[in-house]
Amino acid sequence: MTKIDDVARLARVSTATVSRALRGLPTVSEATRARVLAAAEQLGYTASPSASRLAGGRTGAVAVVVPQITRWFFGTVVDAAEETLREAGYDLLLYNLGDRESNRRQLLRTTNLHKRADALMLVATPLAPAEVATVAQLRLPGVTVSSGAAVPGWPSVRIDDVGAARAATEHLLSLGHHRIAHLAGDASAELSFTTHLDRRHGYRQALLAAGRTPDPRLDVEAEFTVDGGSWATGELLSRGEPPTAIFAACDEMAMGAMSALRSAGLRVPQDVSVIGLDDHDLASAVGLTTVAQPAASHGRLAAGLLLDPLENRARPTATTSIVLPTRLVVRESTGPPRTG
Amino acid sequence: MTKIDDVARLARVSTATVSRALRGLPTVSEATRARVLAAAEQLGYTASPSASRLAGGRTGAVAVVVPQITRWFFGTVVDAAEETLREAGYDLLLYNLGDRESNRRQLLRTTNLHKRADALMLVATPLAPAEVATVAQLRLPGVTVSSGAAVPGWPSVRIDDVGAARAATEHLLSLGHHRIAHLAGDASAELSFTTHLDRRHGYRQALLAAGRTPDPRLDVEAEFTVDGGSWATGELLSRGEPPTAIFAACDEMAMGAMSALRSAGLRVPQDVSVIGLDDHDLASAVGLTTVAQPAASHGRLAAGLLLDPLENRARPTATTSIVLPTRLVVRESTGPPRTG
DNA sequence: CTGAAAGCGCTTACAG
DNA sequence: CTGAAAGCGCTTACAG
Repeated sequence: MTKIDDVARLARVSTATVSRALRGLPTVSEATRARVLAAAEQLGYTASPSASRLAGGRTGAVAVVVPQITRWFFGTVVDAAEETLREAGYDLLLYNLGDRESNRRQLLRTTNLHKRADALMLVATPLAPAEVATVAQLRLPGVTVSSGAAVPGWPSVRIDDVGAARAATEHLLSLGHHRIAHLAGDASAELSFTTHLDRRHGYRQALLAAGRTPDPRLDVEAEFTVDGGSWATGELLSRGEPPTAIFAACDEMAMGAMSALRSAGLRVPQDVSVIGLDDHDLASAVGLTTVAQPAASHGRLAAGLLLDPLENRARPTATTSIVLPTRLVVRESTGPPRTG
Repeated sequence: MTKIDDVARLARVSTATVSRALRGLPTVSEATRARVLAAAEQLGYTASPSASRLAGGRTGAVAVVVPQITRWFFGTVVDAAEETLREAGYDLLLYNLGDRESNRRQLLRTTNLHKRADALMLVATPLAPAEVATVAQLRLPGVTVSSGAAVPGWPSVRIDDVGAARAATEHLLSLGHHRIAHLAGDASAELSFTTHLDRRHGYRQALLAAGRTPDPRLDVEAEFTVDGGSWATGELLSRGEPPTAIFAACDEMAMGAMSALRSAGLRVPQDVSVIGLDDHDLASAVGLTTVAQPAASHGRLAAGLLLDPLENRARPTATTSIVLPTRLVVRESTGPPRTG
């Protein structure tokens, strides 16, 4: 294993100088730096992250926490974040909590994250009040991505969930629908997670603004998944007269809804219109109308927000809250209600 | 930051004993171990991975390399691997190469993986011969998941790609199809990657066994994605008389094909049958017939194969090659060809 | 079964 | 601008 002494010997300088030159510190002459870089290159040397960290430097890793990497939004966020971080020379430690509370508690309680990573990205991961304090005590740069919970001092990246849901509902209203159902994200994700609440809120806002009273029988809660969406649709149909349109809290639920409707012998959009929220990779393939949110941008920007303090650029603060735009994408799953 | 000295002081033993007790070494009396565990628990102590690694221990991390985390198979493998690894106390370092050769080369060349992780999982990541040597020199436990390239001494987890492709094609033949097209995975992934070649091979085998000659005009190469599938289908349709059935190398391509066919005014399966390979989360929602492969099992088993040597259990060898079963799942996207 | 001491490979004051 | 030396928090022979 090549170590710093090897480079120092080859470049005829001390290890301290090698360390400085390689990290780009300004206190090294250009001639020396060139010699050190050449030696390191020749030997294929990279500093051991463990030794760096221990000596007071950096681990060179960023921890990213997601509920479930298989869900479209989270996979896309991680994909983009990884690219940004890797290009900047950072490793990505993935914590995939499987949507389970106990996993999150354990991660925060027993895994000393500050011993493993230089920064922390929480994606759609709500925290209990005590955990917010724990995380703040880590004194690591952090960022939240579409997490209801704001961590004091951390910047955030998200969309306007209320507005996006309102836009989806307004699209259905503008087509002439009156009986509009909502498949809401699961509230079993309690704590300060607000995405599902915000989206329901937007749905209700739009209805009320149009002079309609939200009907609780048209509002079903389920998991943010294909199965959740198809289950919720079955539930909806079992409650009697079906809606003429459905707004699902995410595209995966919407696709589950489309599938359940077809199985029930209902045509989309002739009998029931369906709109989602995401613009999933497959949305266009299945002709799903949706409100698009830029998932990759979430990941890229959040990673950038972490890189700023790590690279000693401006340190973003909690006031650095990036709200990304959403956009209605009309495809074939929505249309006017059947007349008569 | 709680360190080993704090625990040692509280438990009234040396740091050496704390280290031994916490790692479960046998040379510690039960009474002492209990005292140490209690002290560590009370202080919320976890050993610093950096210090452990440097002192000759483990990093506590496993590196997982995938082409693209957003693709269903890879996301699902990582999801399952992460769970297995986390339960065993290991972190997961994610390297998402974005399908780009240069990224892989750089990862293997400049990132001293053995300084970062205790083990390495290569998912569908083909290596150049020189890279196989590099990776073997790391002297880390490793495993390959559906990577054509076998690394000497490493176990592997995969399916029988040839057999799975044959099963898909045979299903179409048994329905009475003669003009069966294949959307092949992209060969721009050169090197020793063989998945796309194996699947095409299985397709041809089945045709030949049925006494049919594969028609090169019915064989189109494209990316393993929705867009790849829809592009390839457009290409196919532009070549004249359309096929009556399509076998796509993966479900994402198959879904792209279904979408392109519909856009072209062709009905699935009345005009053209479509079968994929995967059993993607959304396959059942879109009624896609497919040959299912157990992606989560790949991840779980591969992680287990890494854990064996890490936990000083039996060390698997290259001869430990796990071939997982596949299974035809018939849904609504396949049917007999139109007669006349 | 337990402890004192050396050492892992870096970075960081401190001097010059 | 550069170097000698201490020290980061662990684990591992070595002794007992």
